[in-house]
Amino acid sequence: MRALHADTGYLLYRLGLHSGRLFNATLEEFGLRLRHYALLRYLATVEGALQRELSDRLGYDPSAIVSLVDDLQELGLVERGPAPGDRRSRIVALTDRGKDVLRDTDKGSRRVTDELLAPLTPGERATLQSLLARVAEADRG
Amino acid sequence: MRALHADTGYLLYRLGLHSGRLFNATLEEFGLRLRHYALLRYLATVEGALQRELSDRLGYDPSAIVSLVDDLQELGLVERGPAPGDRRSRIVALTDRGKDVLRDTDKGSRRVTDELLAPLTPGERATLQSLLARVAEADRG
DNA sequence: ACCAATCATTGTTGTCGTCAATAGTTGCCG
DNA sequence: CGGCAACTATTGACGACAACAATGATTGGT
Repeated sequence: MRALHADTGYLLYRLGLHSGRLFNATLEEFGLRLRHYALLRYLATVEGALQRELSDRLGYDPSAIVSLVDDLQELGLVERGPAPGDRRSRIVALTDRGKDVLRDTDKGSRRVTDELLAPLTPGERATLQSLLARVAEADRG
Repeated sequence: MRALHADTGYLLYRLGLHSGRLFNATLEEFGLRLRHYALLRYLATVEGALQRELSDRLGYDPSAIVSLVDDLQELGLVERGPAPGDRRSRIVALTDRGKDVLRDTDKGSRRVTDELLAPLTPGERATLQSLLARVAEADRG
């Protein structure tokens, strides 16, 4: 019989769960969950995005984006503005406060990653990062 | 600003989600979900386990184990038997049918993994597998 | 000027995770 | 030996979350 973790895909799933739990634990103190963090983080790379774009890039349902942005707006981390040239769309952008919080949560993020990758040497961590990045890049633009 | 996927822990989380979705899609034809598969797979490594043990090793709540085992028993893939020496416990074991189904789902599992790891060479896949296995081993006995 | 497509939004449904409560059983310790 | 704490499986409740359909406003094409 094959071992429990003989399969890389399954192993990824299990580690992803574990990693998600660790992230959520550190984000809790900011009143955020992982999906909020993912959204903030994406916004930091583009300086303003349509909600539709967020849905596509993050892989969340448009309705999920609505409630996530609602939450973040209520916390003052994000703003909805009009989209130039299309009154259907709204542009979501980080506020200054949002950028600050993102910096703080990034610290927590690094702490979690350090804890998770404790058994690996720095060189191995770099290898892992690079392999995972290539896998991730393959199935999302 | 850091890129979206600069952080290995976060990357693991995202890939884990993706991998989980692929798994669930292939398991659907067997009427199973990933949690059922995880349970079957663990049972294959031990030949009989207390439900409490399943809860500990898989990280699912005891109540979740109950309903998973209910489902699997209804499908005839698993049996509950008495635990020798402790009438509180039940021992869960794979049936022959369960072993067959597990072999079939393992094929699907390999297909998913191949698809997921398509961008990597065989050598890189082995490296990734080994690194992930070490990370996984660190935080579970 | 219509009609299909698009964007944000709401509501619904099923699943999941967590937690509390229960019944039966065990082991310990007085 | 008796009683009490701890443990096993189980049920039930509640909130969080994902996936899906439906709506209203707006756009672009023709």
